[in-house]
Amino acid sequence: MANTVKQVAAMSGISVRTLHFYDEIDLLKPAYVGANGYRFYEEPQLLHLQQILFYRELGFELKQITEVLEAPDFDKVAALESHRKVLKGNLIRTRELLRTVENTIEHLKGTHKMKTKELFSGFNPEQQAAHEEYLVTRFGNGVAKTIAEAKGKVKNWKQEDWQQSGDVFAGICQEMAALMRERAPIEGDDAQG
Amino acid sequence: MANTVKQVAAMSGISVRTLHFYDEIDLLKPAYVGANGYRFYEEPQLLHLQQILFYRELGFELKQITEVLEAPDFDKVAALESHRKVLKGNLIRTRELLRTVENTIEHLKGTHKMKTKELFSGFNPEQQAAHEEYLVTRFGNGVAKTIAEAKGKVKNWKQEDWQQSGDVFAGICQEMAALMRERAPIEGDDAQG
DNA sequence: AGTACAGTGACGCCGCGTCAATGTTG
DNA sequence: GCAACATTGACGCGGCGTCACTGTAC
Repeated sequence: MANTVKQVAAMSGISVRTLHFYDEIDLLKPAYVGANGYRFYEEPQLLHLQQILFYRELGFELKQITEVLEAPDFDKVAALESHRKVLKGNLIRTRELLRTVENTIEHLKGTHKMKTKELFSGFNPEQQAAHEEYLVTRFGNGVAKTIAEAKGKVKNWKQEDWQQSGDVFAGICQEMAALMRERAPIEGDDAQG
Repeated sequence: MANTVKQVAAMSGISVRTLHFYDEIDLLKPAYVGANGYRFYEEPQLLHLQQILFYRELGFELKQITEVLEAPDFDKVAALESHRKVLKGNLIRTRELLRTVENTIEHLKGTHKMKTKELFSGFNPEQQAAHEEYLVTRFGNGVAKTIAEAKGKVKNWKQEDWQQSGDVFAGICQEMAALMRERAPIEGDDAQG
């Protein structure tokens, strides 16, 4: 073990600069620092990094990730199981997007006319609720706040009267986070976690 | 028709600011501008916006999106079909990520030990090739250049000897773009484009 | 004694968010 | 005349990339 920055970078696919940066903002500290000032990472840090990358992919801001992962009673397995559900949600949404694409193709071919609204179908913000609940019940109001902030932006357009149309593109990266879906089990995947 | 900024924002889920910005950088121009300076968008612009949002979700930089959509012989249907394949690739990758998550859970439970490398499995950069080809053969070397630039970063670590391990997280947003996969037909989808 | 690695600044870019000040429509 | 809409600046931030310079390991 005792991986250097370059090794970790190679393993994980992030840059050395990013490791520096994550150290700087206290998101991922090395296991220890040598007398020469070199950073060294052990397996716990790699696991930590994996968590970070998952959350990052889901669109969380680094500050939020820090808070979540710093929470004292953070249960890694539980978090991963939450990830799993999110990923399943992604599967669903991607399928939906696929349908939108295919519909649009038909639309352009003239085969099947779409309402212009439907052009932006395939993204549903409501799905965020479940994962939020997980975070809040797990980490209390501290996290609830930051989530509320993030939600604030979304709420802006939610108040629009078009909400009855029920779907929208929405700032995509945030949407990735918004994907949080736990509800329906998905075509034979084990959903008893 | 003749939608105002606010209407388009509401429909598409992006902000008015973003519409201003997209106008400014010549990514999405209004159909026309009123004598009062107001922007007005018609259906072609909405379709254009949809294209933009697709590419954006795939992690393309706005500059690249501009180039692609500005190409004179741009075939929207072909592009959408490319999108479709990309989305199918996403399905695959997400499934792989799911496995990584599940393996990690087992790993933490002690049931099944992983190699540390495997912690970061589920992201495969090679898949970019196919969609790149599509873009290049479609738009020529101009695009090829910008793609080459983007690839440059990736190549750095690709030269590492760990490449045999075959997978890595890699800068995620870029990865989203890197998802480009066209090769194997995927569970019964028509892949004869 | 070269080169491949490590470090720390510091600046800059992208994609907007967020004021602020101002004009227009109904 | 007052909301609610539109406009154009201008600044700022997050998440790093990219120098530039320096130190260390082998």
